[in-house]
Amino acid sequence: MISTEEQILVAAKNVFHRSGYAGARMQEIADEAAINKAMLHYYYKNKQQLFRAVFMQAFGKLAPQLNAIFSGTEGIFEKIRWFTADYIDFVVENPYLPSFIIQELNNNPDFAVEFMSHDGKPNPQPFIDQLNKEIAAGTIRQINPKQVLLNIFALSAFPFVAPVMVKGLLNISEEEFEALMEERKTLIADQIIDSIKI
Amino acid sequence: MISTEEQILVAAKNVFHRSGYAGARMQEIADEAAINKAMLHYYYKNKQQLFRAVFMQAFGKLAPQLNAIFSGTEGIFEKIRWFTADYIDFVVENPYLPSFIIQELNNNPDFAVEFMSHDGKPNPQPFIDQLNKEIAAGTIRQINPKQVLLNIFALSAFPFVAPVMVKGLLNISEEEFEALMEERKTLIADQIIDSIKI
DNA sequence: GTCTATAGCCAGATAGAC
DNA sequence: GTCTATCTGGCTATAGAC
Repeated sequence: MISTEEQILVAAKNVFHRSGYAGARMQEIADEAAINKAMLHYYYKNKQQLFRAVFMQAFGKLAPQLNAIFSGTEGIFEKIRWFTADYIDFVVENPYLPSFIIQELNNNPDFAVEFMSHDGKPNPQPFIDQLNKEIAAGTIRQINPKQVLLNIFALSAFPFVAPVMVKGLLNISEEEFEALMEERKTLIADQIIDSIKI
Repeated sequence: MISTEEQILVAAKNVFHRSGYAGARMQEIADEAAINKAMLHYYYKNKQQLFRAVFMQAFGKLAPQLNAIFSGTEGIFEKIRWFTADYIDFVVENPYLPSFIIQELNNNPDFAVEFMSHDGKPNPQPFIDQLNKEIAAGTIRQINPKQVLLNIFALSAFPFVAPVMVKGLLNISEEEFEALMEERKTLIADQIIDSIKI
């Protein structure tokens, strides 16, 4: 059996992920949780608090994925292969998550600031240091580490941030999209490694 | 002198781009246009119509950019260099545009369908055919053309779709971000070409 | 065409019974 | 803890004077 509080959080997650903060309706969340509106306010003071809980939970799931690439003792190439495959696996399971987080960060500047100073904020410095060390040692090409990092995120995340756009432009079905993502799990890493190896 | 109707469209563009459809307030648009709410309804029947005008104008500006890479008689490499540089120049001038379009496509499935069947819808087939021809001729590697296309979009668009996230994660200022984008105008093309050339 | 004033509705939030 | 009923405020939209 699942508690009412959890029911609400699950329902709120679904609705907020689908419609964003501004588009979400408390009634819709109540319906999805099969309770009434009053209960939402019993467990969470107001819409903002409920949203905060959902957002922080979403970000809390994503942060470890990001940190996996930033920290850790593996070699660069290994790390890249590991991250890209894991990240795609993860977002296939949580398809609304990337677009939700990015949308709300863009729309709520105040919220973004709070999020950026959060404890669990991923710190890319170790990964950048690692890249710089390899560059200095001459084991990889002289490419701006921040560009490499940005490329990794862009190639991994973009299809999940803009799924409707991607499916529409490439003129593909949901099934073809999934097959494409499966193929990307190795393809992306190959390309990034190709772009930095000597 | 600029007409009231245009004033409204400019103001609506700014507000919708900032806050999205659900988050935008008619009052805010009126304020930004330095008129009153009644005028909005005089020129555009309701919020949806006003939004449609803004969205179609936005998409109408982006579509030619996309078509530039799809059609045209240039060689593959030349086309890629040309597109990536042009696209980044374009979105630097229209920073809210990519995230706006993608957000609304994600949030309004009905709207997405209408947009996908629009006349001006970009058709990637010529570009895919071109890639397939080169692959058959053995002049580029055997890579799924749709993945190549997706990579081009991902690398070009992602930083502008998720600017807050990118600046936060890379821990960079607006100025550093702009410098990074300037560098990307050639860097992205190099990487994509590297990934397909023999 | 442009304004003020207001209608009408809908969403978030609360009161209070059980 | 859970519900029904209701309040309150804010937002879209309109009426009507000028």
